[in-house]
Amino acid sequence: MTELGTPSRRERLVQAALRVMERDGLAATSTRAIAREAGVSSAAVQREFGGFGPLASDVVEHLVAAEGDAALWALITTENDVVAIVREALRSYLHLVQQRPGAEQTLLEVTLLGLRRADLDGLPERQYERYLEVMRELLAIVARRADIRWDVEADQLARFALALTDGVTLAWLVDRDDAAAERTLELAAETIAAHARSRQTV
Amino acid sequence: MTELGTPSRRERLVQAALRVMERDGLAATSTRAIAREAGVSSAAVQREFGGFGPLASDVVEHLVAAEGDAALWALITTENDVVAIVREALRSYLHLVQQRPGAEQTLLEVTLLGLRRADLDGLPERQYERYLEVMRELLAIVARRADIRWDVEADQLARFALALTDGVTLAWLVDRDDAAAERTLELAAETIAAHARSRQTV
DNA sequence: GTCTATAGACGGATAGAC
DNA sequence: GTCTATCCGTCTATAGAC
Repeated sequence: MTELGTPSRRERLVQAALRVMERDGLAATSTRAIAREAGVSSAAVQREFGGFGPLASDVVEHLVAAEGDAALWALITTENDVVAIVREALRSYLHLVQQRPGAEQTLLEVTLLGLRRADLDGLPERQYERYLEVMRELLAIVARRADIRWDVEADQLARFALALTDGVTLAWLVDRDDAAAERTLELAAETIAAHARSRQTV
Repeated sequence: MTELGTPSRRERLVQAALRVMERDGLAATSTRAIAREAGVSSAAVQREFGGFGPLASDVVEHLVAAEGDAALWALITTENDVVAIVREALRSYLHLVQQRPGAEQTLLEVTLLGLRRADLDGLPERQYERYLEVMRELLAIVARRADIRWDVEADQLARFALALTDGVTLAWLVDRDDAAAERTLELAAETIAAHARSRQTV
């Protein structure tokens, strides 16, 4: 989680970078723009991070961690029915996207850019592995709370759920159709919940 | 479909742009790079398209049309079982991604950039509407061939399928895990097929 | 350590010769 | 119409003053 107290200079630069990326997009985010946003010289950014790649890495780690936290917090619900829990988790993820569309779009932009640029190598892979980790954890929590087990491998269901959330995110970023996104996630929740089996049976 | 015969100068520039985007990514695709690839001066590109935006639009229209064609062709199968038809369609889409990863990544890059840049305004929306159109058409063809109807609205199922293919594409571009992508699409096929109902019953 | 200044490369776009 | 040459902006990165 984010520490309180006076943020370090490095943290302030990461926050500034994040604001620029959310607002203007990754393509328009230069070390100069970040320096302007943070109110320091571009040389200071160079000195602190040594290049754009390491800075972007830090921003992504920050965003992915925040997203994972948000997803886990979303599971604090009073529901006990499998489909209700999953539905609520997916809806609260959509809520996050709707509240910070720029952040979600930035994560997608970084993924795609990281696949092209050698100096961001490994970043998309780490990002994606972390997403899957969070998904597997979420599914495990749901299973525990609803006292069920999943009838497919956890990793497979996690990948399925991740593909759906990524796809819905992309669609919503394009058309901003709240109702359509909710309907898709409702279908997703029903599908995932259909793979729940009572824990006692075999 | 692509016309045969000597391609026009405009078509040759679009093809050159496509090659650069696939190979180097959208972020590294400049009008100068396209001009180099096509063997003309950068002024010629300016004259032909009047800027980067219109050129990118043409490239996307071309790619999306090709993708729609490929998806529809994929439905020429001997299968009659719903889940088998859907599985085969999804697999042949994955095959397309695997054969031309740069092209699929370019489409995603254009979508995200189009959401940020005013001179590409409307491009992601048109792109996405076309995807949905193709998906609805595919679902209708499956329903006709297997002699079934869908128990949810066609648009909703199309959005669900599109979210899944987008999500799987993104995942595969990152981890290149063929087996995992196939397993996810198998789950997707089963889910979609589960919404088939016999045409006679109500 | 922090700044200003600048090097060096690349980008979009245009002017003007042919 | 097509080219070369060029304007002017932006970028990353660094040199050197303080």
